[in-house]
Amino acid sequence: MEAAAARKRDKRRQILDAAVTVFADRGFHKSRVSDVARAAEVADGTIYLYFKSKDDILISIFEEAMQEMIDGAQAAIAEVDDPLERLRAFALFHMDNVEQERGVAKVLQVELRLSNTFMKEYKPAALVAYLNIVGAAIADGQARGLVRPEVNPIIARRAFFGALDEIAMQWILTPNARYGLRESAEQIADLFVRGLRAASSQN
Amino acid sequence: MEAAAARKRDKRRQILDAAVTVFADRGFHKSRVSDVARAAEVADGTIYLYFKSKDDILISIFEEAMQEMIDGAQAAIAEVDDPLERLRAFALFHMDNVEQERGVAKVLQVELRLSNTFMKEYKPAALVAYLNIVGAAIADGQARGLVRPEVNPIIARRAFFGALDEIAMQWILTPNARYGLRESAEQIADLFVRGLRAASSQN
Amino acid sequence: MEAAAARKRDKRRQILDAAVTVFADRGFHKSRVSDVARAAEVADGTIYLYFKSKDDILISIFEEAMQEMIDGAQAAIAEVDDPLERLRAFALFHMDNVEQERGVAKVLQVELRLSNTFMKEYKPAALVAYLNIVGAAIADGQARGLVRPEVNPIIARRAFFGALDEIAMQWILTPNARYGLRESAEQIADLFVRGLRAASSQN
Amino acid sequence: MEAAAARKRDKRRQILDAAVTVFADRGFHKSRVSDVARAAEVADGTIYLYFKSKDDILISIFEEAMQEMIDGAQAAIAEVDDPLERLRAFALFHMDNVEQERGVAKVLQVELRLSNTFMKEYKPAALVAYLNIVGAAIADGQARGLVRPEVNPIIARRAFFGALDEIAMQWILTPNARYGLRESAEQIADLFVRGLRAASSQN
DNA sequence: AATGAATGAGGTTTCATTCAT
DNA sequence: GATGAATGAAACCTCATTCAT
Repeated sequence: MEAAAARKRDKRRQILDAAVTVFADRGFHKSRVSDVARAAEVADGTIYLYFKSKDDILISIFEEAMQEMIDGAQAAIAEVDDPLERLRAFALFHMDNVEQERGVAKVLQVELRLSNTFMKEYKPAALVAYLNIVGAAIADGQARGLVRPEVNPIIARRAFFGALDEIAMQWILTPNARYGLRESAEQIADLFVRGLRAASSQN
Repeated sequence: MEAAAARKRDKRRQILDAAVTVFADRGFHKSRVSDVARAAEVADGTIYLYFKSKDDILISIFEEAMQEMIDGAQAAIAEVDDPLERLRAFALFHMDNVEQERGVAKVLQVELRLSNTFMKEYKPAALVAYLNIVGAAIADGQARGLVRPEVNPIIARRAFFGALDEIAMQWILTPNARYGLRESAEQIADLFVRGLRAASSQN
Repeated sequence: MEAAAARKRDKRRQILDAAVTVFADRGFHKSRVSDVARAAEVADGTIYLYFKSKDDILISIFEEAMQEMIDGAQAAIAEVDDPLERLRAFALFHMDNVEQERGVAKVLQVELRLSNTFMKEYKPAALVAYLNIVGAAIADGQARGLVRPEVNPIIARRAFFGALDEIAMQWILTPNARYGLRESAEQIADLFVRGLRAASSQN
Repeated sequence: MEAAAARKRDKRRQILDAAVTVFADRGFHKSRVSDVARAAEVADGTIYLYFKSKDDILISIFEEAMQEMIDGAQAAIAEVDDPLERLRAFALFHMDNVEQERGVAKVLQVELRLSNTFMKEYKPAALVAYLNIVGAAIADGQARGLVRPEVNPIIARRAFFGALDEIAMQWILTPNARYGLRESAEQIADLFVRGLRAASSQN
């Protein structure tokens, strides 16, 4: 039955969307499963037909969001040839995504970390894949002589992500920030592009 | 009574030290107040003679640690004249501190964020003071013409902190990291020093 | 429709047989209706076309099993003239039945009692009928002067059943009992035959 | 502190007594921990200062009751020389105990069995000790030539207990039984004494 | 008749906090 | 000041049962 599968996907999405709203609003820990159920307009028990546990909802939000972000980031940098300009494109994509999916971003950045179980035991392979888009650009830049050879891409990619993430978290937590996310993305991109660039490649 | 006040400070410290160990070990949420009490060798109720609540212990750890870090960072950069080299000194100090006070660092970086109550309602003024050491150096650099004038110090200081923080968190969560914290500090300092420097100031 | 009625009986039996297996395996309380449904290869809802509730399945197992046991016991003693020897025949039949229908016996003896609702509210008339086979033999023995007149058949029949039942339960719960059920049946029969017999009837 | 230990024992007993009443009344499964707490006039959480779990309460009732029964039964038969008369003393003691501690008896006989976990995994060593009082008397009788040598004491002791237990359960479940427990005890004792006695020992 | 997705009530246990001693 | 026994609120998840298809 085609329709049954579609209905099943719909209900799963219904619950996930409701969960994002509820978790972003009250925080994961303070949200009760029944809050999510009410927001999704299903019975409490229905949640458990689609998810193994409350934690599983959070993990599912993370995995789906990360997959979208990985796909989106890859698309965003696909047509940019200069490796360093790819970092700028990545930064702008990341911040746009945070701005447009504020609820999801909030859950990812604020609520997800609450579970150190999650951060520790469930190794977020997807996060590494996301980081690796940055790392690959840096390594590519080194191969082309555009990036200083002494840069450690493993460190640099995480530093870049950390810079973006910290700014994003601040923006999420503070309703009225003094600076826009796009401006921040540009500033961070500038800092890293200049910081990574090999002296010989400067004009 | 001088002695009584000293004794009181001692017990308070006893509890705080025990709490750092316990929270770093099991995580804040999974730690029970009675765990802290046992580790501090006091009765459960005694905790409440020194702290308003379990959260208050966490906040106190944060505030005391931040004050030490602020003092330490200021001392570390005090004799460095070049504003950009102050960033390097700050980065090295920060990472050394994380390495030496791993327990405290873990509580601050991993456990503190779990309480979005904390991050939202209790505005961490101390964190801003810490960040401001970086911001002041950047602003100073701009005043001296060493840092590009278009850099927004508010953004840059947080980006710098985010980069350090992300690396530090990674190091805390993974026992066997592939790179040392000092190396990371140097790399991040290099990136930001080069990224911030005004073209005219290059030699 | 003859065939429809037969099919209906078949499915009912299918479900009952599956329920005996499942209940004997996991216990009544730990068994889910969906477990029974899966074992019977029907949908969950189908169960409720044949049984009012989960309890009703248990009661039905009991009633059908008791009816078979009543019929079997009556057949087993039918050709035994001596009332006291009928007790021996009854004991042997009972234990053989337990041995051959271990699953059913387990459900009856172990799982049935878990519901004091059952034991209290639903008066098991069938059990009384089964007990009465014993009681009738004792009363007959008294009428013929073979059994002591001061024996209260109501008490004696239940004592006899209790003795058999306790041994059977032990055997069911312990996979490797030190004595066989037939040996136990003989021993219990001996005890009661001698215990009931009127002094004047001894040779 | 002597008083503290005494108070602790008192509260434990308070809870156990309340639990017996509640479990006997509503059954173990239908009883909520909060029902027991209310009956014991303590808070729900207090229960868990004295017992590991709801099951642990049941097990504790069993163990304490069995210990009392073992002690009581041993005292009851202590001064009876004739092994067979010890069985009568045992039967009378058992039934008197059931009658006087109806609540406890009900919990033991009806509610305990609901947990086949209990009957299976937690091997009731105490029950065996209780049964062994009967078994020892029978074996003693055989040694003295008073009991038929072909009797298997392991089977006979359990048969004797089963007979008593079945009658007791019936009496517990039916408020208005047609026969008294003492009468039943006498009848069962008569049956077994005569059933066990060696022919040569009859006078 | 048969299905199986959806329902929603229900209860044990933990643990931060209090307060009589 | 110090104790620690007592409190009691709070929520996840299971599973018997229903009913639209």
